[in-house]
Amino acid sequence: MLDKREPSNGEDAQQRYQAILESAARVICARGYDGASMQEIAEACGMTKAGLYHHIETKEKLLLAIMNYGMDLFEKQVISQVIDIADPLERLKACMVKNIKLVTSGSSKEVTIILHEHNTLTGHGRKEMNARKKKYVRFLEAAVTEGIKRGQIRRVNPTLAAFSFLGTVLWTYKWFRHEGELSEEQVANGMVDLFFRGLMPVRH
Amino acid sequence: MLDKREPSNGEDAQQRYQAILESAARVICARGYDGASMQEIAEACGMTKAGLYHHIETKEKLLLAIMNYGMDLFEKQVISQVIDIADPLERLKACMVKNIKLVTSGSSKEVTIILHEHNTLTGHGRKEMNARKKKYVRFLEAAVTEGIKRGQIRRVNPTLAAFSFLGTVLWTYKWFRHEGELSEEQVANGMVDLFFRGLMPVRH
DNA sequence: GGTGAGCTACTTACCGGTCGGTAGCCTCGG
DNA sequence: CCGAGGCTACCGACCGGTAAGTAGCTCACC
Repeated sequence: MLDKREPSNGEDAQQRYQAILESAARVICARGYDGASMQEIAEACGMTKAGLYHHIETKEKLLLAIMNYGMDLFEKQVISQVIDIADPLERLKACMVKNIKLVTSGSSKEVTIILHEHNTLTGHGRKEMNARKKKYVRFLEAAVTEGIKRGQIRRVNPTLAAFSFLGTVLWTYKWFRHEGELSEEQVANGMVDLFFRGLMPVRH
Repeated sequence: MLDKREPSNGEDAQQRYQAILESAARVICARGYDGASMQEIAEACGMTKAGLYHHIETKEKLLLAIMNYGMDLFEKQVISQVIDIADPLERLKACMVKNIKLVTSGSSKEVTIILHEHNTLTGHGRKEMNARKKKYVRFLEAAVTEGIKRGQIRRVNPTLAAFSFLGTVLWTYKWFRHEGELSEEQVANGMVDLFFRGLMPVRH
C-alpha cells in the first residue's frame, strides 16, 4: 500500500521509470530483445547495469513492462479516441487511421516491440499480453458485426475481417519509412479506402 | 571446375545440405535467430557444433542460406504457379491464395523466418534479401497497374495496394493456428473476398 | 539516521567460432 | 588386387568474449 503524501516525489519516480522504459524500448526496438544487452540498455538510460537493476527485476519483466506501457499508449491514442463513435463503420475507419498513424509515426517504439516480439515473452507475462491483444480483436469483430446488422457492411466473417484489418494496419511497421514516397496521411487514407471499398471498380 | 562423373554423390551432398537448412530453420523459427544457439542447431542436425561448422561459414551466412532457400521455395510454390495467368485480376487472386496457403501450412519454417527476421541480416546479405523481396512487390504492383489499365481494378495506388495485399497475406504468420476455428481454405478464400471486394455492401 | 538510487567489482554460464585430429571411403599407380 | 595418398565429414577440447544477474558499498537528501 503506497502512502501518497508526496505526490511530487511519486510523480518524479514514475516519470523516471517511464523514461527508463522509453530508453530501453529504443534500444530493444533497434537491436531486438535478444540482441539488446542489459549493458547497452543501461547506458541508454544513463546508468550502469547494476543501477538499472535497481529499477527492474529481470530482463523479461522489463520487456513485459515496456509492452504494457505500449498497450496503455495504444489504448489511449487509438481505442479511447474512437470508442464513442456511434456509427460502427465510422468507428472502424477512424480506428484504422489512428492505428496506422500510431505505427507509422514511429514515436512509440514500445508499440513496434509489441508487434515484433510477439513470441518472445513466456509464461504468465505472455498470457497477459495475449489477453490485451485479444481484447482489441474482439473490439474490431464487434464493430464489424454491428455494421453488418445495420446493413452498412456486407455479410463477411467478422474474425477474418478483423485479422485482415490488423494485417493491413500493422504490417506497415515492417515497410513504412519516413524517407519514402508515401506520407503517413497518404498511407492511412489510402489503406482505409482500399480496405473498405476493395479493388473492384464501382458497379454501374 | 568440378568433375561431375558422380552425380549421385553431388545430389546426396546437396540433399544433406538442404536437410541441415531445414533442421536449422526449425530451431531458428522456434527460438528466434538470436535465441537459437549454434549448439542447439547442431544437435537438431544430429551433429556437434564443430561438425556443423564444416558445412557453413558463420551463423549469419547460415541465416542467409535459409532465407534464400525459403525464397526459392516461395518462388516455386507461388510466383511460378501464377505468373502465366494472363488475366491480372485472376493472377492476383491466385497469388493470394497460394501465398496464404504457403504461410498457413507452416511446413516451410524458412518462409516464417524470412517474415520474422526481416531486420536481422546485415551488410550485403541484407541487400540481397531486400532485392528479392522488392521483386515480389514490383510483381504485385505491375499486376495492379495492368488491372487498372484493363478496367478490372479501380484507380488505386498500386504500391499501397501491394503492401495492403502483403499485410493481409503475411500477417497470418503471427496469428494463424491449425487448432483454431478457421481452416487454411477458409482464410485463403475469405481474405481474397475481403481484399478484392472490400467491406461495403453491394450497390443496387 | 534511514532510505532510495546509484556505483564498483564480481560470478557463473554460455556464446560463436576454431583447432588438431581421425574414421571411412575413393582413386590410382604398381 | 593391393595399399598409399587424399578427401569429405565429422568430433572433442578449447578460446576469448560477453551475457544476465548479484553482493555490498557510498552518498545525497529528507
